[in-house]
Amino acid sequence: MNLEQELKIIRKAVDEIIPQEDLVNKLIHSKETGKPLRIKFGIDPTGPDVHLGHLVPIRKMRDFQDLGHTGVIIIGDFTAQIGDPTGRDETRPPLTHQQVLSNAEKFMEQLYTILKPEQTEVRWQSEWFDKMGVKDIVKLMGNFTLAQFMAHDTFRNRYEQGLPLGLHELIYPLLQAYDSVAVQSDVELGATEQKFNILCGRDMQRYFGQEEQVAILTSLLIGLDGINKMGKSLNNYIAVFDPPEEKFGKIMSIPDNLILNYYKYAAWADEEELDAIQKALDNGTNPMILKKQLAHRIVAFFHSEQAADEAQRTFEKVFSQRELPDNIPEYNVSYPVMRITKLLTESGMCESGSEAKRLIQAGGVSINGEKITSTDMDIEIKDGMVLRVGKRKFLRLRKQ
RNA sequence: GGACAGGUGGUCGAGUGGUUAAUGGCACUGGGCUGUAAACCCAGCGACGAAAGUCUACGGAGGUUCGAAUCCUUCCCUGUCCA
Repeated sequence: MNLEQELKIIRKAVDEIIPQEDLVNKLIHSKETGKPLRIKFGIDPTGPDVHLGHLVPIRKMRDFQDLGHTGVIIIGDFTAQIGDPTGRDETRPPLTHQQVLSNAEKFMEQLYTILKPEQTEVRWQSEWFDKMGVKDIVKLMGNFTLAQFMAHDTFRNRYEQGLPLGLHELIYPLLQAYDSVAVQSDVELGATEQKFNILCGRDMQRYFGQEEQVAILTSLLIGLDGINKMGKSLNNYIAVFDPPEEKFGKIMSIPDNLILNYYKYAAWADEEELDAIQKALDNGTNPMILKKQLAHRIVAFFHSEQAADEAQRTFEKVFSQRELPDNIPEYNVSYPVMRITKLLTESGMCESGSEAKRLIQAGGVSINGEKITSTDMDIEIKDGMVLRVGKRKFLRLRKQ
């Protein structure tokens, strides 16, 4: 493969490459010496869930692996254990080493749905930071100035708006920057919001006499709400661990104007495909059809063709034809007669009795297709009864 | 260290002694219409209870009062300005 072709792959679905020349030089050098480039990406193991937003840069890492380079995943166990108290009201409790370990393990398992394990190097931040003392940290800090940080939007905005800005937050970019030194990174991947941190990495490497890494910034994947970036805190994400039906449904619920965006960043469609989709949209094709194809494709990627077919069938059954899905979870009821509110809470369909009541009053609860109209109804349990809450929660009751 | 301004439910933001579980917006949930899209309409939005009702909540802890998110004391936290 020639350089042009490689660059085409690398540039696909990428927002910005800083600086372009360095990348070209590194690629040429790597070709000449036969030494693979080291492609860094840092993860924050605060929780075990990986969502599609995380996978945008990971996918890029895979592209590099396909070109023979090495992916270096940095697990931010050091920073995770300090605990980031950014949310003012509740200080996030620092994670224990054990938690970080188990999170990281689950995380990697999910990343390997995309990455090639034999070309992936997993490194822990604590490998180098545990050895460092205050002296070393202060030294790192001395390489940067306040003005540099205030030039950064996030910091400046918060400062200007009179919002609290913890000093430790200023140190995080430095730690991330030093990671690049520690693993001798050639390229660091990240979402556009990581621009500052990744560029700090370049400065840091320069101070340590290393060749500077190239920043490759991928676009943020917009969440299901169509407004904010996909993220855990807003609960607008599609997780790798979501079951096929769930993924399918979530994709169907994205706003129409996100279709192209998802094809590009969540389904990794190439230029030609994107053009075709754009054309279809312009021609007035029902966006629903394109969304179904998108959903099918994404589910097939993570599970299988077959799972995608099934998810689609379930979707059409439940939402288009308003019938029951094929697979309904079952629940063993231990009493012959139960009050409806009790049944809803005991079975886990509702969080609290109040919620159950609300849903009933709103007309969102039915048994075998019959709406429950009263909150104090006693239900005589019959084996195989189907309890439905809202549009998408079903439960088949089993009598013991 | 000093002066000042603040801390209210997922969020923003009213409320400054008594129908205040706390106006309103956003978010969210359910229903209607649909394509689990958008827009729109209706309803809900602390917990327990079949209900009456009870409990818990306005940064933390005390206090005044028949009664406090509202007044007082103290502590914690945030911001602004001065040094």
